[in-house]
Amino acid sequence: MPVRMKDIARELGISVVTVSKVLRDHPDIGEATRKRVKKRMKELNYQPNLAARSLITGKTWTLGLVVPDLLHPFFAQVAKAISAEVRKKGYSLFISSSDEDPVLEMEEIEQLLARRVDVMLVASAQRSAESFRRIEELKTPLILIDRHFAGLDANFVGVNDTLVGTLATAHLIEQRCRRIAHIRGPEVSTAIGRMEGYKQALADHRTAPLTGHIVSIGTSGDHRGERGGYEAATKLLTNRVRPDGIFCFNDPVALGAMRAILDAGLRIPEDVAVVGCGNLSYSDFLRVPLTSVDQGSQAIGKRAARLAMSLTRNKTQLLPKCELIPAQLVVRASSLRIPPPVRPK
Amino acid sequence: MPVRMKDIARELGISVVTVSKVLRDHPDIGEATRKRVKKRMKELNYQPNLAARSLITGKTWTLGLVVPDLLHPFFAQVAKAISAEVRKKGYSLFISSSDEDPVLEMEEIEQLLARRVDVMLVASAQRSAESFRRIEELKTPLILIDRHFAGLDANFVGVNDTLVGTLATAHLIEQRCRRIAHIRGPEVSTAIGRMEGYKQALADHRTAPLTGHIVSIGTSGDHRGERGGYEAATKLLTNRVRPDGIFCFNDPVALGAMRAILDAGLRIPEDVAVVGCGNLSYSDFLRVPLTSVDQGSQAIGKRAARLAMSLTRNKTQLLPKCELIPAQLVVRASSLRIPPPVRPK
DNA sequence: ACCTGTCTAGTAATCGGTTACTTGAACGGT
DNA sequence: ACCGTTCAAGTAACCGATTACTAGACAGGT
Repeated sequence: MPVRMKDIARELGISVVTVSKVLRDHPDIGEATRKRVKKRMKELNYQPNLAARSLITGKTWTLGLVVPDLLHPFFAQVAKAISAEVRKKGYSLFISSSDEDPVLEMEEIEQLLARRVDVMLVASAQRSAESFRRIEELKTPLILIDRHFAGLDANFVGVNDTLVGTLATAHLIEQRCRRIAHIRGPEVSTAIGRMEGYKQALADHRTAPLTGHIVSIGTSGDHRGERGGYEAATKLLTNRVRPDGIFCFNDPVALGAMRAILDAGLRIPEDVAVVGCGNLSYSDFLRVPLTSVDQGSQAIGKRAARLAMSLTRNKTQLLPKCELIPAQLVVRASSLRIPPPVRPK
Repeated sequence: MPVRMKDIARELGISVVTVSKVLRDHPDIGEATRKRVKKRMKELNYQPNLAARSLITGKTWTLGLVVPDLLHPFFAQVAKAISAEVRKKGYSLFISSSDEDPVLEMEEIEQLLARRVDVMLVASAQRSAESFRRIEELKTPLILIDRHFAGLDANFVGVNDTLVGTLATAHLIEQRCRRIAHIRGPEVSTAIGRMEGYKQALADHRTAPLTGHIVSIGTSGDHRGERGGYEAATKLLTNRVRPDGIFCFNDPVALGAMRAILDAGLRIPEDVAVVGCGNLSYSDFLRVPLTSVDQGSQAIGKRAARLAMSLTRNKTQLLPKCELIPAQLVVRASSLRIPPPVRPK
């Protein structure tokens, strides 16, 4: 039904090749012909059939993105940023959500691979790197986002999670918290890194986590951590030694934790200070605005997109690239126990 | 680089056609051959080149979704639901965000059209239906989501917005609010419908909006309404006759409004009751849990997905289908001024 | 033996473009 | 008049599948 090169060629009494060359601004076409063809293309609103083109060029101008949960604002932001960045260059983006399920994730990846996406971008829910061997086999460039794997030497865009953990924990220490607990996430690099950072910050101040002060959110999955955070915090609060500060794996978890703290009749930050991670946009509109480590989700998306597009050019894959986005602590009421020093004007 | 039919055929000493037939479970292939081919396909993890296939079949097994803002939980939920639903049947989904910009939206649609998506799904930021003529021309099936257009006779999946407005407003009336204001959204069908519903509910109770009691959020866009809601509510509160109930266009707007109310030193719901729309997942974790009209975003996604897939089958487009998802009021603290009646056991 | 029908498998054309190579005309220098 | 260039356009093969049609083998009925 749509217009084809053949149609334009016949109308103008020239060959398809000529039309094709005009389309791609090939040099050896006369000015007059070029103009005629371009004019007609505009009029007919001609759009080349990308399936046909990619069949022969081997390039689909298509990217695949798999995230654990599109409803999680962090991943939504990353997805949006990638999409916006690549759109300008004519790429389109397949997006799908794996629901934190490694099996579903692999199925999605297989399907996108079958579509011959130029690059696969994955924020993976896998526990091991094994499943990525398939992608390597097909020589499809792979970019890991947010979460990486010890054994796998792939491209990566994200933050330094250990630093995130230290940043948050050091801040709580500064705020005179003395019994800092941590609600950790699932067994993925981000959760592990942030916990390491947390421990390290404590160690730097010659302390260590108290027993029972590290709890994990369950894998209820459904509410990207709110419920898990609530339950974890509730458990923490019944601890013999009640924490006076909690560093939460991410913002949704922190939301749940704050709710639990308030429900227990305690004050934030006076009784318990809370720090989250992600700096999700709604942070300003909570009962108590949440202090959070900003992971630069937008920057992650942008950089990942650029990296992806560069990978489609350089067929000769250079060394895997690791792009670390600087993380920043954004202090809000949930952790502010000491008034900030008054700056002299 | 990936395996092709040709490779399998050569290895097994048969023709490509035979392989092709096995792949699609065509009847006229002998049991022995079928087994041999299937076995080899498994071993090599053969995946047909979908570009080649769609070139000849005309079907891409690909859907395009354009939403105004992927970061808005409502659209994220819809997108996720669509993606999950179509994945099972082998479809993949292009998702992109138009940033509420009609021009960007059209560009996105053009690009997806060039990719020959089987169906276009759009939650449109257009002001008029004009731009959809192009889609009609190409005979690509179109499904409007959430927002529709008066003049355009297209498929639609969403809620009855007038009903949404009535539902919310009637509830506020029941809660003994007497000066109910409305913060309305931009010039799209949803905002208009909800406002109509609001007016109608008031009319049903022999009242009408007071002067200055309908204000619109600006088009700051950036924060999907929180800021706009804050500013709108602030304006409302300085009104000569202060409202004692506000029905907000959506939940983000309601969040901003609640913040403004609290900042003004007023209580929710005692001084001002608030109702939002969307029933977004974080509603439970706010300072004051937000009453909201649930639009069934998940159901919308699911139904839209099914409709889309059915459209790819029936080439003979039936009449445009309009699927209305029932909306439900979810009452929470932000509007509960009268204790619910005690149910006799 | 002959015709007909059923099973299997193969041949050739096609989808809508791209690419490497060829053709032909015009031009300028010698 | 001859040859090498340059410019503009065209030819044919190809990308990886699908589809309509054909062909050979074998069986059964007469």
